[in-house]
Amino acid sequence: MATIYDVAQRAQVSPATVSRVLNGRASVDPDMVVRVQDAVRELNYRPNSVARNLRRSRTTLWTVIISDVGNPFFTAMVRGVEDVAQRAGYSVVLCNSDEDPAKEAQYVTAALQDQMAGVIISSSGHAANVNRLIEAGTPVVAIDRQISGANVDSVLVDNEHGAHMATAHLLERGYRRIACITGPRKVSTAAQRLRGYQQALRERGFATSAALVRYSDYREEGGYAAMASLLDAGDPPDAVFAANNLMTVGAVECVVDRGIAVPAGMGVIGFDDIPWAHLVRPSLSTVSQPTYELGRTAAMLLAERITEPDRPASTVTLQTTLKVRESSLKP
Amino acid sequence: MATIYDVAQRAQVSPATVSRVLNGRASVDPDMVVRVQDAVRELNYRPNSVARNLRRSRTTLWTVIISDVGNPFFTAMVRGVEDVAQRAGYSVVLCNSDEDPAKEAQYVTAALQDQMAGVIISSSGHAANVNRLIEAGTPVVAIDRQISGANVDSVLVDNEHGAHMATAHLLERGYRRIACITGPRKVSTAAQRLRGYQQALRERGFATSAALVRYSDYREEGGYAAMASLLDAGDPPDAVFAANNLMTVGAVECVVDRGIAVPAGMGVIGFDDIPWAHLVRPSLSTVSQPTYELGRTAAMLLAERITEPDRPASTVTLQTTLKVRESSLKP
DNA sequence: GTTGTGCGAGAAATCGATTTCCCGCACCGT
DNA sequence: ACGGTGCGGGAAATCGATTTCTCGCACAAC
Repeated sequence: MATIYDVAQRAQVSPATVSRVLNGRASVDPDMVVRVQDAVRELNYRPNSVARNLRRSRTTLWTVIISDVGNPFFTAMVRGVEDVAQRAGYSVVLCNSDEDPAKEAQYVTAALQDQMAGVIISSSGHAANVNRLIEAGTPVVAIDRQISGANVDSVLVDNEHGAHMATAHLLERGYRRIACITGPRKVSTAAQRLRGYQQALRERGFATSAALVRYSDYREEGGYAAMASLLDAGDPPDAVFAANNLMTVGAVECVVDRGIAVPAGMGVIGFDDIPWAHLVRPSLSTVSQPTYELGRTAAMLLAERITEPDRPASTVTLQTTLKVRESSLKP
Repeated sequence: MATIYDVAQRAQVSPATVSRVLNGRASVDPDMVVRVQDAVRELNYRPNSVARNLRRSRTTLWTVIISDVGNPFFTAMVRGVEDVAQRAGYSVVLCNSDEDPAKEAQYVTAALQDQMAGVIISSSGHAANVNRLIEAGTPVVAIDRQISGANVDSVLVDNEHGAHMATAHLLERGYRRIACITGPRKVSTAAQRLRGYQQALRERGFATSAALVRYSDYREEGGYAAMASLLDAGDPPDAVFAANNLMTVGAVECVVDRGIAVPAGMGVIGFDDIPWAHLVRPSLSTVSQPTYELGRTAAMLLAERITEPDRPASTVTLQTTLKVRESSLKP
């Protein structure tokens, strides 16, 4: 691989001038510009970005920390991030935390060592990791999940409102004993969606009961197990609100396995879509999130923060949409 | 951020010794080792990996180039890659080529400039990109798609055999006019799956006809359009084999929109699963691929090639499984 | 006792770009 | 004509680690 010195030699100029030409920083004799450009072309020269990064002490990489690449919610989000990143000249390093704060901490350490230009994180709950980044001056954006105790740009959806809509919808359709399968206790979205569910019940004069709530893990198997536990308890529910897409699928599988009809015997509604929700029978009612937009917005926020590190942190909240399909329509 | 010089100063040794201690390269006085370790802890020192990478002229990053993060096939694969990469101390940079050779070339250029430790690529067809990497000495593994004209480690599935099984199965179930929706002409998997389909027909004495073949784009919309085109042509098929998961979904949607019953009016089988294939009604018959394993294998191959750059290229072919569900069962 | 051998550790070179610093030349004003 | 100003461009410092080179000391062998 040719270096900047090779180019300089061939163009009969100094390396400094080659650098100036390539970065268009200062005015250079047009004659030399041509000589340099010719030499670059002839040698097929590409600057070594590692060396550049060292000197500039920043890279053109973003770290995106999510909990599960297998979840289409996150991949749609990542696609949004990527599209913006690429246009702005950044590449994206994808990291799976599996909801494990230790793994998350590892990736944060790596981001620091590697001098990542920025981090977009869907945090598993601990503010400490994010604060390390902020202290080191690394631009950060929280996506999907709020981080209490950290002053950071955030892109969220209105989880309470979405959960409220879903629960209210089930009540309106005549379901009376509505359960909620929510996510891990430490995760902000789990708490918010649970709260939206509880508020909807209370507002309409229904009691909330811990017996109808399960904390699970945002995974398909977790949803299945939580549903099974609800069905096995005395006085089972007649409908369920599951706080994410994979748990909804798990819950439905469990219900089907038990031979209970959806939506007649059990109403089901989930937070966040699954792909091909309309092909599933019965088709799944969901609270739909603007996933791609979530990623795009976070990426734009990050790009802005990189160029203007000192502006105050802002929070963008996007809205959800209720998608009523068959699984929540009590006959 | 503390540097190696700060550590050296505090431990009263030279930077060279600090480096030796941290990398365990040579024997160092145990006394000094302790002093260095203490200093590292006290200063919370983390080596700057950009500087290290420059000196060593290699990084700990892998580039994974796929055509679509939105496709669960690729994300499952990526998960396999990631799990191995992380264990081996590498991070993964995910790149979407969108089947566009130009975008792919861009990412290859970036991989070269950034001195990526290795590349795993599901190529959109042109060998030129891969050859640039090989010439530069960057370890490469081709995944999912073969690259003719490049001598490179590859992890593939037996596409012909899978397509053959699918087609033979449709014939056995009594379908007689079987169409094939395959992928882009330049993509190896598209050609191979088409060939498997054709062979199965010929072996059983059926004619193959260009009128029953559509080349599409491996996307949902493409599958829909191709199916529509097949239905609109004179003498429509009574069954269809779609060469990937998303096109299968598109094809089914089209069939449903036209009010044709699956599997009575139209048998459907697809290559590669979609998640929750069993929840879709009718549930989709598929040729199932070991996606996660595909990724794992490619990653292990890459790791091996990095440590042993000179060993001959090997090709691993994994097998597919026929998953018969409802969509291909002619009553 | 002297020369040879080996090893531990510091000084300095190195990776390849960017950026600062400074010099020399041209042009302008007085 | 001479001093001041501006600017283009080269030399060298710089980023922070690794690695080579070299030196000095200790111990062994003859």
